[in-house]
Amino acid sequence: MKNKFHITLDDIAKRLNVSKVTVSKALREHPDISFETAQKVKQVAKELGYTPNFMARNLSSKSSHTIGLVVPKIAHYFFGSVIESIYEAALVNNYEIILTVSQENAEREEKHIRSLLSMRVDGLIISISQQTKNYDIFNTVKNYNVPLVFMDRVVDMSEFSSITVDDRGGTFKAIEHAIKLGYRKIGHIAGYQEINIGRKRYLGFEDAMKKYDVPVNPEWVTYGGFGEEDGYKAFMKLHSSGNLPEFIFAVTYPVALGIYAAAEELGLKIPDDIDIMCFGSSDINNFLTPSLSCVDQPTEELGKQAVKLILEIINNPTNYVPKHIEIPTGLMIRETARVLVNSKKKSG
Amino acid sequence: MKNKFHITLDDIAKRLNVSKVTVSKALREHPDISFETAQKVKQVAKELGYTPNFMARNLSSKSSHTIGLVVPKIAHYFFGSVIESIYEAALVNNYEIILTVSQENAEREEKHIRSLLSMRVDGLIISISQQTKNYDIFNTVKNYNVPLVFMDRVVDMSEFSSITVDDRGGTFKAIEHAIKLGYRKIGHIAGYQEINIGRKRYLGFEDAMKKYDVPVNPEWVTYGGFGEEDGYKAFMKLHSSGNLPEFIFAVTYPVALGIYAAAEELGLKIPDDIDIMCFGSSDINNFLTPSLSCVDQPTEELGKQAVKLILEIINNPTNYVPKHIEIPTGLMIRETARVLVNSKKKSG
DNA sequence: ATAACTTAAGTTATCGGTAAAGTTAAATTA
DNA sequence: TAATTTAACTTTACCGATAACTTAAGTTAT
Repeated sequence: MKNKFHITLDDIAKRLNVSKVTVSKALREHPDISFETAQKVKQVAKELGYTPNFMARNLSSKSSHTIGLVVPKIAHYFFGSVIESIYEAALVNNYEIILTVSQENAEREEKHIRSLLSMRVDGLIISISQQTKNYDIFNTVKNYNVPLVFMDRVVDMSEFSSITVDDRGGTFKAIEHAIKLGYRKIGHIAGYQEINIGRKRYLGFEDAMKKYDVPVNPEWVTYGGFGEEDGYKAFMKLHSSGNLPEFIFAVTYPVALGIYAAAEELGLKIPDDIDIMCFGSSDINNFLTPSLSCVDQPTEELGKQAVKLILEIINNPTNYVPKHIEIPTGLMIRETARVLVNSKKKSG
Repeated sequence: MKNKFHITLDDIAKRLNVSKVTVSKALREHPDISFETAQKVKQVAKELGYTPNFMARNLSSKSSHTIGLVVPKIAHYFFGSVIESIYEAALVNNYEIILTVSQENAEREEKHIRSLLSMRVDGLIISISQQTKNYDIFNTVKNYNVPLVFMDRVVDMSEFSSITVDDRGGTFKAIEHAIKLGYRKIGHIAGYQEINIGRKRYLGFEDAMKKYDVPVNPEWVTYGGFGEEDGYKAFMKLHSSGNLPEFIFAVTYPVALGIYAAAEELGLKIPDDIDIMCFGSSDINNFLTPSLSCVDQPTEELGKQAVKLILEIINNPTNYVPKHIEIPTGLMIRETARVLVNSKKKSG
């Protein structure tokens, strides 16, 4: 701002013939200041429409009361919802959020983190991009001694706290459910194994298959990104091989949508020709036909807990022991994965 | 941050036995500094991992290179998508975005605006909440001489620039389309008339009805919020009156979804029992059954133009004439509003 | 009565940058 | 050869707050 429109402490001080420090103290309810003076100061501050200069305050107090947030996407139900809940929790705790978006791009992610460091955020909440493989930047954050909490998409560095959902256990439940329905030809459109959610969900899949002695057919397992286009491509490829499973577990909700799109295009009926479940849901799931059964992802809880965790570290930075919180997940059975629908193939 | 982990200009200066101003100038490619010195400075800055202190830089330069953004919601396709495009445009122009969310709450909106002013943002992009009726805060912004651009949900103050889509014209086209299909019993689940998008869309509805001499039945017009629950309630109420129109235009996509939910619950088939169109779309529309025909809302364009507009003002604040840009909209006809489907009622 | 505290301020220093105004030695020009 | 310009820095001031001292007057304790 190159204008002189903003009121400063000095402006108030001059009006009252006191020093600006007195004004500063008065506004912060500092015991140094008498009740009457404080009243007068507040009165004038209000009259003049004083708003403290965030930059100046933070520069001098060395704390910004701000949390930096780095997420891969915004325009997706999962992240939109988590972000909203983080904003909410921050507001309640009188913290500001600075949100940045990596667009699933590791370079951009790093740039944003540096930028947030330069803003001297009090802490960082990060959900890594699907590309992130190099963890140097997180060591940098650590060297700067800035509290960092990973959320949902985490990095395997025990020195940082993390908040996740029970990816492995949730997926296990889903696959177990499919097996109990009677499915044996089970595929998994999985995520990148470098990213925890990809890896853990795959492991949950494997766990269940092992437990019930259902062999994993590598042809029915694909690895890729977490977006709709990834699901679309993966299913198309699966289909072109001429050998489809009967049930597919998709690593994310968008991936499942991609499968819906591909199936539609191929004239395959869900769940009759191919049954499906996925990890996570969306507000519009009720409008999907058939509505998708899934592992429930408690998004508000994730956001709330992430803020709680980061504040814990901020408020007690010295003797803090990293925590790794996992929120339990359950199944939400809707119109897919209700019954063994394509048994006709076997019997016919 | 109460730590001494951050490298400052002084740290670099001491290493090289130069003054910190030399370092500052060198890093900013100031012509005062010789090539060799500049090289050395940059080298050391890199070695030490110097990141400029955003607060200090902005305090002294009096410009934050930051744009404040205030939106009603995040976890909705329209806003999520616009926000993403704003972040993108800002990144390209080397600006930071500070995003705040009003949650459709006017008080919170005002609080956020004040907070952004205190951060000395270079400009504001605002999409007002559905509750906002008092415009004092915008006058405050004006008094502070901070550039402000309204986006999509605007306020009728000609001194501020705005970027909107052609709400009235778009709605006109949709209603015209319905009329040409043969519909005469046309309803409109409208938005709050205090908000431009509610008002303009209603006017577009009226325009078309007048032009084609179709009477507006006030029973079939309801006014409310822009969310799913609003659409749900409005349709339920309409239905309980026992007098349904054959075609409904919903003021937003979420409102249309609410109608879908209500119709499902009531056992009404879309488009057979009740046909429907709405303003705006969503990424998941393809998965909706039936997919919804709508007035297309160019979200990326909205975001891009909003950033362009605010930068124009920021870069030429003195002799700036407010602009009111309206992006034209077209129809996207999908599975609803394709044919006059419920004519059976008339003929039977 | 006087040292020792309180109370309610005021002064000065500082945060980490940038802007503006010196400084100095070498290069250019008159 | 003196005067002027320029290149390359350095010094000082300042942005608008807060933190850490200092001070003057009034109280309390001894």
